[in-house]
Amino acid sequence: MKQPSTIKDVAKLAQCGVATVSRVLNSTGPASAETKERVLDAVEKLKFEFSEVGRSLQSSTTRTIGCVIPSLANPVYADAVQGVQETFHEAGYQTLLVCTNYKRNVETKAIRTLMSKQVDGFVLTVSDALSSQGLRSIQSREIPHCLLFNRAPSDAQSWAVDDYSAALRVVDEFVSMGHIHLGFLALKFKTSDRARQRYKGFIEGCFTNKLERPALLEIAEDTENLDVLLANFLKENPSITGIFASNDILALATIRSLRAIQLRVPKDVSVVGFDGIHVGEMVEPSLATIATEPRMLGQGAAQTVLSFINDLPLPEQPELSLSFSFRNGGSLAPRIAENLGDDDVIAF
Amino acid sequence: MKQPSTIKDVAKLAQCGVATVSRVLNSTGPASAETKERVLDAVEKLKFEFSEVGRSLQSSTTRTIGCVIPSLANPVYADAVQGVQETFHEAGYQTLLVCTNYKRNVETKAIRTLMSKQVDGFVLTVSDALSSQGLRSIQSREIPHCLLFNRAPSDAQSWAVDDYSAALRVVDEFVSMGHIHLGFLALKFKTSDRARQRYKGFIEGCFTNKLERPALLEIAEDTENLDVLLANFLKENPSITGIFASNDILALATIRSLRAIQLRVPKDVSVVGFDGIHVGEMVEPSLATIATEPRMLGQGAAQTVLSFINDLPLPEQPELSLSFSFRNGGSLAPRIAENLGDDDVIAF
DNA sequence: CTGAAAGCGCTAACAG
DNA sequence: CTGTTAGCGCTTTCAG
Repeated sequence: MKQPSTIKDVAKLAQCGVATVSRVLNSTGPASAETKERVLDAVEKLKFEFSEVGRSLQSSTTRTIGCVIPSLANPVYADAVQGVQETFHEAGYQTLLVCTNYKRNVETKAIRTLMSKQVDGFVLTVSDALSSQGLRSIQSREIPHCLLFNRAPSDAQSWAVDDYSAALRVVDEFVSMGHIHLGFLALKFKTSDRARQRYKGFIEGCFTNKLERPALLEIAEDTENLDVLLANFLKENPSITGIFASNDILALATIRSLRAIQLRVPKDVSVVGFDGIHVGEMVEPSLATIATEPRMLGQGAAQTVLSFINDLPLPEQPELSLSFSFRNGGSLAPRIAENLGDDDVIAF
Repeated sequence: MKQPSTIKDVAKLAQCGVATVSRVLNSTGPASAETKERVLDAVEKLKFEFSEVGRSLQSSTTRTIGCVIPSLANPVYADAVQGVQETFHEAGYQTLLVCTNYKRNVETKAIRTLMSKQVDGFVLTVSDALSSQGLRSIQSREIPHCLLFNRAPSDAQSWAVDDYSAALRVVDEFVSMGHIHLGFLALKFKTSDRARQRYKGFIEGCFTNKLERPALLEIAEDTENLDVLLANFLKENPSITGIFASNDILALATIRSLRAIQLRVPKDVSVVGFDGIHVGEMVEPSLATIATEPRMLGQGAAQTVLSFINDLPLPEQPELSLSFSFRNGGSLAPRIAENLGDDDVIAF
């Protein structure tokens, strides 16, 4: 690996001091036409480029942003990162990306590492905004940052979806379809404060609508046998006719598992997801879900961080109530009252 | 933004020289128990962490890798990046990510920037490996690198799919279903050497099978009116019964557009994609496609770069012929000979 | 207009 | 065992 040339090499070749080279190249001071000429020539010959490392050391700024998210396997985050990355790129910042795979210790360590790399700011989706050690250390160092998807714990900025209200909305949709016994499916709550909010809203919605408390099925990130788990879950809660999954990926997996155990969607069980990933519109039946705009959120979070860095007014955020919309789909259908005594007559 | 404490601060507090601090913290030299104690205490008190910038300057190594890919909107790349990121992360390297959105100038500039940030290596998917200026400058600086998806231009390493052979295979599948007039759909070729290889293989396959030369429809990255373009394309080539799209996203879009113009898939037109993204298995009809393993390719490319860096033997690559498999799906069906004189009788 | 020199945070060589 | 110092590449005074 060849050593790139340094400002010294240029100075030597151009027969001048390093300060002059710096001045010329940065147009940060005077220089006679001839000197300029010689410097530029030398730069050309040596294919010189400034080392950002040297610069960073002296300016204590890196033009690099740390971006921490759970995973790129979920298109929600992939889209969001796309937005984050492109916004920073346009502003001349590079993005250092870490996927935590929903592991808190990875999250904490990654943030430490990024801080020691002196990133100028952070955009992050943490497992739990209230308890994130990483987030706390960012805050104590007062590094510009913005949460993404996590609702802010008062002191921080964030671009996020109103998970709670969205979940209320989901209940309403179920109710309007005649469902009265619902289930909630999520990854183990410790991995995501969003899922927890959605559950909270869901419970509250059920309560308001005088439904029974929704049954809860929590699964691990690496669950393979969702079929079995779902079968048991439905055996224990036989009256459930609607399942709310805390994200679309889970919802899609649920639909497949339901089919695997001979249940029809939406005839036997309706399913509603969360996120509004594109795929949901292409499957059959299409997925009823809460539609969100991850890319836009990513751009917003990035803009917020840029504003902090440049000491500008923070960008306008769309109202929280507009952070989601309900997207109807074939996976949600009217409940068939097969458990009300008239039995299967209506169902078939 | 608070200034983090430096090794000097620690030295002062611990009443010793900076070298001692360095030695203790890096276990890179002797130190009496007491000194160690004092240093560790000071570190604790100041919450000291090494600045990687200072380290990088002195070691001319950054433990940072540049990763350049077209876009995260395509799950193929998202998955691949996930693999790249996780592999490097496990090895203690961070990943600097740039999405080019298929723009060559962005690609070139991004690579320059990453080089000036002194990344220790590169994993990249370039628009065209043979002509990429960025790739050339990486090579001339002899920075460890590995291509991803691009086939290597002899001198470079790469983890990629055998696009050409895969396309041959697609022709075979079409032929076995009785199709004799095919079309090829791709983004403008200048954006991707992979698409070009697929087209080449497709033409060759058609030739070998004594089919007519496939008709070509090239579209822009930002095409909105695929419906119209497809309608015209099929009007100009009315005998086409099978379309090979150069990637799954395009294939899915094609299917939707086909429906929009009242054509049934696969009854009127069969469609085959490329990549094997997960979604393809969930849509209806499921997408016939070339299945690949982007995550694994990403991991492989990352391992290759790590091997270069650590001067280890390069990792084994699976045989090129195993780089893909054909995945059957409902979007590919036997051709109905409606143009052979018996007209629509058979078709309905 | 230009160059010498200090200093950003760190490591490694060299004295003590 | 420990401290001093030079130097990594750059910018920025400060003299000339």
